[in-house]
Amino acid sequence: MAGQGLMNPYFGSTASSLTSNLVDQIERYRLGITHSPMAMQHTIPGFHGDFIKGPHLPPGFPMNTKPDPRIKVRLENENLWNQFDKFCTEMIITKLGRRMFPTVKISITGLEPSTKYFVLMDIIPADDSRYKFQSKEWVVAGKAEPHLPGRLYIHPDSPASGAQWMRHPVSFQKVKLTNNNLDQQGHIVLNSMHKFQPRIHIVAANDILSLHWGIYNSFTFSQTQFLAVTAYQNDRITQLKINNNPFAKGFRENGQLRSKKRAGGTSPPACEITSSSPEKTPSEECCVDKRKRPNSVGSSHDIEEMDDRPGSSMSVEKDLVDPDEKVDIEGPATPASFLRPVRSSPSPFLPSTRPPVKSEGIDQSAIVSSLVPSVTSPLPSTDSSLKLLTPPVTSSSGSTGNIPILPHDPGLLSSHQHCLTSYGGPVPPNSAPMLYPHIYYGHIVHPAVYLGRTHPLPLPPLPSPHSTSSVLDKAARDMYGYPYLRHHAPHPPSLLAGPPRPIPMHGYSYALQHQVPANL
DNA sequence: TCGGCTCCCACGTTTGAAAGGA
DNA sequence: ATCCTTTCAAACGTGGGAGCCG
Repeated sequence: MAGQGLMNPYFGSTASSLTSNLVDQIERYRLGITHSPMAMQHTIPGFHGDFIKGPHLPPGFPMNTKPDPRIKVRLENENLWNQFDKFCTEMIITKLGRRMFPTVKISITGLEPSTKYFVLMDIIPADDSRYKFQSKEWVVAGKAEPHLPGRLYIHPDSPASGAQWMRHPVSFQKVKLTNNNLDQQGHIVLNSMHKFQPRIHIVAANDILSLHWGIYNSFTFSQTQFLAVTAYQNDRITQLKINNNPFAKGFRENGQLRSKKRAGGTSPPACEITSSSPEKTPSEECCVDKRKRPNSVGSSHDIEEMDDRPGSSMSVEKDLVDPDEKVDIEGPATPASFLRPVRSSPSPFLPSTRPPVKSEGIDQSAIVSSLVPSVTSPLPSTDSSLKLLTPPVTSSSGSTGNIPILPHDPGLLSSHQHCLTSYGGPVPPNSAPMLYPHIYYGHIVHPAVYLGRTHPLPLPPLPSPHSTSSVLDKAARDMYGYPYLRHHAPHPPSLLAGPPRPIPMHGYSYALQHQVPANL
């Protein structure tokens, strides 16, 4: 086992201090110190991810900030999802975290082969309601509980080149769902008896820090909506899970002997919903020789067939050609490799290189620790490689300070303002409108709107280098609120006027992945 | 009383280490 | 000495059921 210092801070098994520092850095940028990524919504009405040009992309928006319309995403196990969706999919959430089944498994096309991408997933509320299972069906039982700030699950193989992402289907089977608000494992926190919608984001970014000014190509698949439950309500869903999830094999025909034993022979009948053309289950797909491991001879072929089995991940690491690519994929990347500049030619969809930022003197540990409690120590000032990749330091007045509060590119600024004004009214001059941009349905909105205030927050004065902490504290309060829970925001009128898409967006936090990627 | 939640159980799957063979 | 295969056990993931709690 490599020492802690060699573990990839996001994909390794431990949360090292460097991990914390990275998360700290990320949170700083996310909190509005630099502008947020633009997110464009790709709705998936059918088979393929369909790019839809949002009305929120103003004319004159800089070319390199547009999502890449060539990127397509296909839901690989769509048939399985459809089977579940027919009966309203339920996902168990537990205190310690439970995997999703079915898992979100996608194939991606249209990426730049040599460009590095992050593939991310988050789960957002599908609507504003709480549900109950009554008379064998789900009915609305009231208004939704407040949703905690979401967590962004970074696929453990990120970042990888476009060629690698496109080589194999990408599976999010390691994602775990929990109802534990205090979860420190990086699992996605959901409310029970609420409906949720997973989303996939593809971001061209060389490193984790670049994520925050990368362009988010976002995709949703309507059939992947599910209800979070602590115990299955619908027997049909239970049977589908048992029949299709290899881990639940013990509850199939043979395994039900146990149920008979326990229940005195009153075992339920075998699956009554088996599809007429049931999708090949993962266990069936790999039943030839389950003991054959991916690193055995002929593994690349096996992996492809076994990719849907539990425990396997995207298998791009198995047939790498370019040794340089191997660094980022095959082993747990070292922090140095994680942060180092990448030699590959810049993509037209990658943002321009940005000058370094000085982050000394910003005490944000309290802010970050509310999201990632393991964050404790400040970034080592000797880490010059990190500085190379940090975002610009630019204030609205054009002076350089400790905190970049406005986009470096004037074109970006006007675009962001355009987005903001469409919700919160005109941005007063001499204000800091870009301090806390957020994404909402693929729009960037002012946090005042996000937090449900009818008017924008009283805008803070332009932060000076001396008022750094207070501004950041305010950003954290505005974003997450103290106490932690707060009521949901009503949807902005401009959103309600559009096509129905009742998916409230929330601020991101970042999930620390404690699991080592499979097959490593 | 009841719905929701947590904990524990038995069972199947996955995974990595060790042993053995080519 | 190296590589590959096989074996084995621990860890992990699963749904069910009992019991607790508000």
